[in-house]
Amino acid sequence: MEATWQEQLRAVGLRVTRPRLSVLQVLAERPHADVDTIVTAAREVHPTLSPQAVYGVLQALVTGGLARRIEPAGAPALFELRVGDNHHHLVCRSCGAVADVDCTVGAAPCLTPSDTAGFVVDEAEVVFWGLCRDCRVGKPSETTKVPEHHDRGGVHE
Amino acid sequence: MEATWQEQLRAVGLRVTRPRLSVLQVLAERPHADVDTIVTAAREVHPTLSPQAVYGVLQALVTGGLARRIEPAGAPALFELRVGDNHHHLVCRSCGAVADVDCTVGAAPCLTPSDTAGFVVDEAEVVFWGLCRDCRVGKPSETTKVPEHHDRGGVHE
DNA sequence: GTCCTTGATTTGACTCGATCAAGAAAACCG
DNA sequence: CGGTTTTCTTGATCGAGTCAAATCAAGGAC
Repeated sequence: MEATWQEQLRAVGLRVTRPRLSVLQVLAERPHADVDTIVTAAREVHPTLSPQAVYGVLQALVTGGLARRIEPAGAPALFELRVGDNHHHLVCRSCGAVADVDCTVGAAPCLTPSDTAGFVVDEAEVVFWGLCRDCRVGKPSETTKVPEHHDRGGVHE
Repeated sequence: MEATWQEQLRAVGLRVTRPRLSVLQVLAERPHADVDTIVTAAREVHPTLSPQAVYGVLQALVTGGLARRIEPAGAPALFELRVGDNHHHLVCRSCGAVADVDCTVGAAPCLTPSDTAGFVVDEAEVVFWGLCRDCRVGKPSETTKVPEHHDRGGVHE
């Protein structure tokens, strides 16, 4: 599997290094990992890996288009390898869990704003907020970040 | 205009204080202000206002449903008074300018994910990324945060 | 109008995510 | 197998945001 990583790294002009392969492997196993998770996991195969190295690797991967950075409001940045397909995310308000969601609508009416106010839009980002199954059944996993929730509007109409 | 602020504060069980009125007035003038902007602007009418007070005021307003917090990726949090209508935002990659965009689509197909992966969704958040008019015409306002831009997918299909 | 209780603000320290910079190490080319 | 360039390590630094104790003000009671 790492052979593919090597090719992909070279394809975007990046050198093939152990930290990069380690980070790529972690991201392949954990689709939405934050930096701390990546460092911890990657150290299983590369114990001397530093957090700053991971930041550097991730920035290189994102710049090269091999990874994508997502930043749910109020949470540290997460990284994923799924790039190219413009999929969206479900985020749990309680535990912060993230799940991918493919947009099943080809032409997305709501994603081409009628009044762009002079902006040239090149990307539309959608985040669905809610509660994951585990948190919903009364098991607020580990971190209960949003104990009380103020609803204001519901799901877009 | 402050009479309305007073009513609104009382309506959600909050005391009417100078910091709160100041912050509300600033938000009414600047629809998408960050904390620093609010502090600076509010000090024109309340010079001793502390940043922490603004944080407290904003949290109270958000909790009470009078304000909404938006956090564009990579930028400090912004606050706005438009609540209740689930409108979306255009964000400039270069200068960070934010503009409101009303969703013209009543039923939003793309905003009800087909596979919710066990999540109970209560809000859909949409952010349109692009360049504002000023930054597009070669005047990258002040902070050029994203000099080179890697496009990866365009506007959702 | 004044007092009192509760809630809000001030002040200061502190946490956490992320970035920057200089030197050491490694990857790739020939 | 060197040489050059990129990348990683190490350590300091920054900024947004939070926490906690003490002070202060708002608003109802008297």
